[in-house]
Amino acid sequence: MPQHDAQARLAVSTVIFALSPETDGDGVERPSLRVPLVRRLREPGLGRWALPGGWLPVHESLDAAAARTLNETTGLAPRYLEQLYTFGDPDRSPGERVVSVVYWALVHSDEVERAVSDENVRWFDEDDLPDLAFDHAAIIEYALRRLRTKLEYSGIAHALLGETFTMAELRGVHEAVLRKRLDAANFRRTMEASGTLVDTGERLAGTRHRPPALYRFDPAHSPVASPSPASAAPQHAASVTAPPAPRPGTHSKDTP
Amino acid sequence: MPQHDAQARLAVSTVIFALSPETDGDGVERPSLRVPLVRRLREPGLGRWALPGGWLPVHESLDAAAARTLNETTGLAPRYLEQLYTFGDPDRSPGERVVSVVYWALVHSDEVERAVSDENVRWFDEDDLPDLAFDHAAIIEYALRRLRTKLEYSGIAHALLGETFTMAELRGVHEAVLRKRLDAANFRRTMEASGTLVDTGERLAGTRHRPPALYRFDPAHSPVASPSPASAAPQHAASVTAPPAPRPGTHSKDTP
DNA sequence: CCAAAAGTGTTTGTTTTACACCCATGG
DNA sequence: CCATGGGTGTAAAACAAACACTTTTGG
Repeated sequence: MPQHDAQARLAVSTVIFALSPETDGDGVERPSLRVPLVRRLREPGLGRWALPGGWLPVHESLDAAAARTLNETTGLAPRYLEQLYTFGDPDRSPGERVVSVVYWALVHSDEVERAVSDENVRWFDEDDLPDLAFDHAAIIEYALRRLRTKLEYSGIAHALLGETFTMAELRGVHEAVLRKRLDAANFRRTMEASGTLVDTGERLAGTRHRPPALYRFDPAHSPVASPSPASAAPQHAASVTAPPAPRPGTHSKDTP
Repeated sequence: MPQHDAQARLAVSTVIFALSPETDGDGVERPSLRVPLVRRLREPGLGRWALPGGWLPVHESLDAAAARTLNETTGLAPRYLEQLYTFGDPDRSPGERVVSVVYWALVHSDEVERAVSDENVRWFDEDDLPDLAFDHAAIIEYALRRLRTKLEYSGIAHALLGETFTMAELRGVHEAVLRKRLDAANFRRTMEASGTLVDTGERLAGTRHRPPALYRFDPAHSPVASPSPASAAPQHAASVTAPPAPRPGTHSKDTP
């Protein structure tokens, strides 16, 4: 198998979204979206923040590489993982041609406390991003667009919450992502009609008002409108086969 | 700039869609979708049909590489070109790890007659595809899904027609792609409301019935619902900066 | 009993769908 | 003058948005 002329190098990166921990214990505060970034430890772009990622190993699938680097960076398993776009402008990385297959992921807010965060890995608020290396600012902007668009026709919001959640919490996610207030009554009806929610029968106690019902996401009715029964190639999958184990090990890789 | 361990090779391929020439001179027959394929001239997959494409040159952008290989294969310039997905399963190509960035394109039926077609390049009907190399059958199926989905919320159908077209021709494209009959009256209204069509004032003579108006696509109002004014990274562009010149030269490259 | 959010009902306006019907042309 | 699609009108149904109102808890 001949290895011909000079080739571009292949990297895999992921835009990871999670909800900020509620500032108020009552869940009243509107949460906001956060993204973990790693500090670059070498040139080019030394010291600036970048998306977690790494070079693609020869024997690893793209999806697996995305899930792995995500786990190595944050210590989390993605609840949702989907390929976003492949960025390959010849000059997006100075010195060397790098093509990046970029994924986007949603992780549970439950587990975010468990997430890695040190000098070289930090979570940034969606609208308070630092100076970013390469074209990563544009990539995050694009991922945000995709998240917002997809939220409106697909029930992925639950992937940002825990196992069970109240209707208000789910609405809070939509409001935070879409950056607009939603009518509680109509939102409830829309969600109930979608068939993706199951009432657990339990309700959340300890509020200073009527206790809300707790729902669970129904994986059976998830992608809802998949036209073909035997689906085609890319499994724009929700729940991903989790990586080996949340082990915050060799994080902060350097890759455009 | 260190070139480390073994890497995957990067290819760019394109699923090209065009309409079959009308069998009836009156435009009554429903057209169907066709895809050009190239015969593989070497192993792996020798003799089988595959998507046009080639290895990514180090200094060429992904978009440019897609447009170029498209032109080299068919002799056409794409009217619409958009990145589809990146396929990179470790075993999708026997022997060597190949990652393919796949694009999809629409070309004018006007120019299809000008298209290359010989022993090693042939156009196949959407539902009469031959035995395909690698995972290309799944890729085409996925591209079809994308085309169908995108047609319903975006006015790209005109990219399959000529400069001017009648409302019935445009509807014919939609019907051919979506594989279902559409109400002529409602279709007309939806299209007129979209604001993407301009009445040329001329009408098509020579039919055995009332002469229909000829429309032109209005590039000003094309992508319509782009939320952000200064758009983010990937320009899911319509009309593409055409490659140098339609020169049917070195076609039929070999790439997964 | 009061505040505060959960949850239900109702009204109104818009969009989608189905289909009836007139119009203009070639034969 | 008739067959054939081009083009317009319209009523019913489905959907979306706005908002009033009742319910259930903690304090």
